Amino acid sequence: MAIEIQVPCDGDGVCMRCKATPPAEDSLTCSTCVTPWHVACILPESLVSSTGGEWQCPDCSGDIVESAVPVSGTAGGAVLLAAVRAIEADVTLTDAQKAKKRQKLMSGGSGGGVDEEDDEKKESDDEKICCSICIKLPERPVTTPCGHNFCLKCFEKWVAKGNLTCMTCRGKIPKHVAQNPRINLALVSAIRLAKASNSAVVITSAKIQHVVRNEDRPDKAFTTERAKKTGKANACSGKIYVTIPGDHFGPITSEYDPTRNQGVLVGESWDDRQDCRQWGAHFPHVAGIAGQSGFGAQSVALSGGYLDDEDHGEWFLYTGSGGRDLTGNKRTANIQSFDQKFAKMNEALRISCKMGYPVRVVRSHKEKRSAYAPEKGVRYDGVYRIEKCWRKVGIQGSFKVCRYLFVRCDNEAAPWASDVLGDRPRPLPVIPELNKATELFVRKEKPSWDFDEADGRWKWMKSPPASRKCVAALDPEYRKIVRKRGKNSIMDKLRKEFNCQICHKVMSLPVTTPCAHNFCKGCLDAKFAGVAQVRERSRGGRTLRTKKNVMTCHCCTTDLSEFLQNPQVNRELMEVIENLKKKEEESQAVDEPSNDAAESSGGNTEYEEEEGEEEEEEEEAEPPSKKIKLDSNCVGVGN
DNA sequence: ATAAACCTGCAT
DNA sequence: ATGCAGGTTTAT
Repeated sequence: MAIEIQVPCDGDGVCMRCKATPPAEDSLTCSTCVTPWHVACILPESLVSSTGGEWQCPDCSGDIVESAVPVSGTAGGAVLLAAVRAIEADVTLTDAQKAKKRQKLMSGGSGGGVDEEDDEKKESDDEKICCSICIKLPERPVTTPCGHNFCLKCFEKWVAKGNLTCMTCRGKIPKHVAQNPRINLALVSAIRLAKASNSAVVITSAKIQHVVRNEDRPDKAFTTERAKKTGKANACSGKIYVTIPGDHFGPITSEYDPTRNQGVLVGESWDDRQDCRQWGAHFPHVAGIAGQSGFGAQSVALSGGYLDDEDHGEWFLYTGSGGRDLTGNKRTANIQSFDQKFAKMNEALRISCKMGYPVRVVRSHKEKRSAYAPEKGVRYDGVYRIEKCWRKVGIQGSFKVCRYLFVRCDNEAAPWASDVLGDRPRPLPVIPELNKATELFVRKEKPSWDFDEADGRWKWMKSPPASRKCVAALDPEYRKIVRKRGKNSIMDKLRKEFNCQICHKVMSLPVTTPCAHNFCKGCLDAKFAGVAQVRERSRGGRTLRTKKNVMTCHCCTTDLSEFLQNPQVNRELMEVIENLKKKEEESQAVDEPSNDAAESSGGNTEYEEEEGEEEEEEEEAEPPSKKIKLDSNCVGVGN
């Protein structure tokens, strides 16, 4: 079996056997495939086939049967074979790259397999991981102990043929691995990420809606050069101070207030709607309702826009939006000009009613007809729930308007109330106009935000809807929070999907165990450092048979002693992780040009464990076929 | 593209 | 005192 495969020079003229670059006089060019060879590295019997100045290389001469596969251009199958060998012999290529080049060659690509450096640059993330059997992204990936990844199906086919060596590196595949391959779940995530990575990253950065970065905005209302002429009238909003996303429901608590660490308290007031917006109580600059149809409404403003509104402080009747001509200013008379429907913002309010979400309420001094309105400016009055909604004909015309009954449900007392305590659940007021109402809607399900008798306070009884937006307040202060608890950040994905279960950091040099768990190589080495493969036992004076030490996987009961003799880094997985880290760093650099420079240098994979609260128990995906003891008390997980 | 419970200076 | 103009953001 010790036949030496003869190899030619590569595309740079370097002999692939001795790695020297032979001068022209020491090289021979094959008359058939025009490949140069290093004379000193050609076996004498191969040199003999030289006939009258015409020399054929070992691949083209003699007993090699011409391949039936036609290759683009003039060369025949021998060239193909030589090219394949050249690819195989190229130590600068990864296995994936080799496979890719092979594939390209076979499918009649650009010919000579060696001079395709340009290919590497083009190689994008989704091609980093590939099953070297089918040369595609692995479907249900399994990882061999030698650190190579295959489709489960391809792997099974491979071992079914009796192969017990790795298709890529010829490393040994232990019998139990061959019989019992495991899906590598981290790699599944990696593949999903790789598939989505380009677009996903674009989406994340595109979500930063502000043209001017928040930290560049002035503390007071920001004005463009042109808008400065008219001052605040034409001002766009200033810096956003709170770290809530635009669709945050409920009170703004201190954790969202990095500048003051107190949150937005009931009774806080601002000069105008722009200032109010800067503190997140009510984001829209103009509109009365903040919300998204199909999601819910987060806040409303009472500004006296609709004559139908009726304010009783702890409860009020609100009118939906639409149907009025708002051109010009508020002094312009504008009456209802068409029917309102439960659509857009009005539908958003109806969803908040249905779900029992808390809706923040701000009152403006412009609400002249209310005893509860502030004298000046805009004031945050706490959260209310919408208990019912309906439609009726508006009092100022013959058009229908949407109507909402808001009832206060805040843990802080209202600004006008002399109570110290916040609201208690109260009976709903009697609404005379309800007998003229159509399309009455009353919440049937349990409200998401409700009074907890045991606790004596209002709180989320169901988890609040997850935000679909990102936060405007992207200042450095905030980014630290995002980095720690962000739901969509690349880093979050890294931490969640590629966490080493031993050190709880993003894996470096990941190795995949035969049970398909992934750890840092260092962590695994350290865990079993000093644990000998075998243990000497002695009783009395005599030594007993040595006993094999069981080295159990950190995550399951699989014995890793055999694997640990030579654990191999899963390079493809590593590349995905490294790539994500790089992207994360890039996005940091874009957001924050200089600040982070020092921080990122020291390998920024330290992500302390969270404060436990979240769904941290990423269920460990135990290999199903491993005998799991089904204790009666470890069955029900249902969530 | 446009509506939306804004805001202010300026022209009349 | 009143009307207008126009910049502004978010959702659709």
